[in-house]
Amino acid sequence: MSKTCIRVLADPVQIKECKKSLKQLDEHLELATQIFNLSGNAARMKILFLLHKEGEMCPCDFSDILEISVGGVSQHLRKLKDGKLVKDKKVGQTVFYSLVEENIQVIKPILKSLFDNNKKEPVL
Amino acid sequence: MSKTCIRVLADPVQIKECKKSLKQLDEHLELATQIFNLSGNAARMKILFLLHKEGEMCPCDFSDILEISVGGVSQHLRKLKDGKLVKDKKVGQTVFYSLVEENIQVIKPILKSLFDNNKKEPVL
DNA sequence: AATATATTTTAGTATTCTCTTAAATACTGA
DNA sequence: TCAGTATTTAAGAGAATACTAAAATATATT
Repeated sequence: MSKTCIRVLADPVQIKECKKSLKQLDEHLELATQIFNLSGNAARMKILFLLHKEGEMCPCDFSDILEISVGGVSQHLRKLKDGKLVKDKKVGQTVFYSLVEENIQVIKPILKSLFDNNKKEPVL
Repeated sequence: MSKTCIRVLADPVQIKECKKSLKQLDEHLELATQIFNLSGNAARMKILFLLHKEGEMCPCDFSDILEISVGGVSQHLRKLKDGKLVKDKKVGQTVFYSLVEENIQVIKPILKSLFDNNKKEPVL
């Protein structure tokens, strides 16, 4: 950073107040950012949508549908799992992933609207 | 990609159905992903929150509050503007940024809840 | 016109992401 | 136990990110 850039007409009280707010909300902001960050990727967004639509799916299915390697899918799923947006359940040798409903509240409305939108247009 | 990995027990109809859904929703998915992607960054999330809280602010204010260089702030603001999440208004030599309400519906609830949360805890 | 202020743009760098391939792990069934 | 299937992990490459510092642009003030 080169120079302190307090604008001549800036309100120092406002600046200080804003800094305080951010500090106060730090954890909340970080969590929200993390969830958006996880959703802000084409492959992961599709995974989340498909899980909303289908209930549960396994890495191999995603690989077929999204047309990326199974390894790649697995890495996305791990991120989503680390972020607690999805959970997994092993059945035999296949692993079924599903949404953690409590933790996707923030993006649920979009998944829902996409889903409804999807149903509305039958596209022969 | 190494091999086609259709799971032995996979439902080919489901796979095909899912592919079709994704293709059908392509633009919508892309847009949602883009908005989440823009919001999924700490600096930009804070900018959006501050704009929600304060109405309008200029790059220099953000630079002070977020403690990143003015150039850096300007680049974030450009991204947000390209994504139509914010708009700007020049007054003299300072540029005021504000939210484009119609286009932040998706993240509005979180901004609101952060804001309320913020007010609720006076912190001494 | 000259200087100062606010912002944007550019160039460069370091880090993070996302993907692939290949190896490792785990379960199944002959 | 051995071969086959599903998944994860690791290594590596290329692209995208996010930052800084400095140059360029634009407006304001004297």
